[in-house]
Amino acid sequence: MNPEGILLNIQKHVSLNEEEKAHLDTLFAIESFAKQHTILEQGRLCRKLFYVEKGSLRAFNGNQYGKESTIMFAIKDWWITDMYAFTNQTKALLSIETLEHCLLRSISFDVLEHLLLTMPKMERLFRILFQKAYVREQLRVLDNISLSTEERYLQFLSKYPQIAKKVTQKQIASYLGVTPEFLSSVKRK
Amino acid sequence: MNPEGILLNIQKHVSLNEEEKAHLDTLFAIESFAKQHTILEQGRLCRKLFYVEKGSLRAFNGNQYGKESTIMFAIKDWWITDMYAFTNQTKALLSIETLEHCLLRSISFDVLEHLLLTMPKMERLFRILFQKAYVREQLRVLDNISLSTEERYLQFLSKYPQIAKKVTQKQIASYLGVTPEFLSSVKRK
DNA sequence: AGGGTTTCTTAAACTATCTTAATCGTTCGT
DNA sequence: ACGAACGATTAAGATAGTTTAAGAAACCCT
Repeated sequence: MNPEGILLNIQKHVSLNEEEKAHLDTLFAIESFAKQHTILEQGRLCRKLFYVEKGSLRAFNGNQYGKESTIMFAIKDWWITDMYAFTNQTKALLSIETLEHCLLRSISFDVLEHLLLTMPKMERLFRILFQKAYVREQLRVLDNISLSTEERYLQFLSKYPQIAKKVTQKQIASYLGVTPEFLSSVKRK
Repeated sequence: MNPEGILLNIQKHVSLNEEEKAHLDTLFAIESFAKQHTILEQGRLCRKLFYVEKGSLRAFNGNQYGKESTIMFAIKDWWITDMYAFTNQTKALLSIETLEHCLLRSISFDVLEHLLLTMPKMERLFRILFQKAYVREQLRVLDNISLSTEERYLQFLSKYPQIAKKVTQKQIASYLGVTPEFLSSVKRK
């Protein structure tokens, strides 16, 4: 068992005994993907929730004209899926692609549902994770409706410096909701 | 016990026996507020989570120039607080005001923490609620970064028709992140 | 290392949105 | 019922952001 990975991270929120650790370790499959691989494609059923042990990914929505909007990036120790489609087990609104070689742990919807019903500690874990995720998204909404593009760009850099190092300007622009050309002109100043 | 209120709503997500219902009923205080009352003021400590039994509210952030950005509205059966400040027990980023006379149920941070630790069903309840809230905010972020003001306005009307009836244009504009003047010109078309 | 591909930058013309200010209608307190 | 405050609308001029296009720079791939 890798003491640097998912189990250690889970224990930041709930305590686990050896038996529980062993059990959880069997439930999260190990998956390895090459750079630029699409692990979820918009329109397909979203069956899995992923935890990032290594690498980085991007979740985005593409509209009918080919414009992409980046909903989130994920790096080491983040969870990622199309949570809307995963929760409702419907067609994905998002595509998720690896930005580099990735080592992920995955759990299917059914296995997770069963785990939540049988292990209260996991309800607690995900309650905490979703609570934090909700707060994070709400703060992002506030940024989106109250700040200028320049302010949002600087906020992104200071909030996620590790991500900023790994992704392109174009991807940052699509996360901020502006064109790459305009982001470039904002930076020029 | 009011069978139309919070207990009935909780039971949409988890089952409760009579004893549990009675217990929960004692934990959520009943609070009544007049129209236009500020139940949380930006900068103050955020101590309570509220459930709306009756009435409607608005949570917003005001910047140093007096510009307000509406983060959320809440009507019957919604939960509301400044979740960032509540979670971290720090100064509120948001103010919350009643838009009409309100009947609320409230629970303090400490009582809720204890409840979550002692009643696994409540961890499950809030896991489900936060998961839905996360998805909702993420979809709003997607709207914000990918849609035009007109599209976001129409989306708001169709998604929250009950809210649209109760709030002013100015408040809708501050929820969409545009000026009331511009929203007015968008509608004119 | 070279050729093709993608990203980044710049600029000009165009569109979306804001600011300010004036007018009008509605609400609220006394 | 009255005037004062507030909300909604309109319009003109200013700023923010997009589109298109082109060249320069960085990144692959073999």
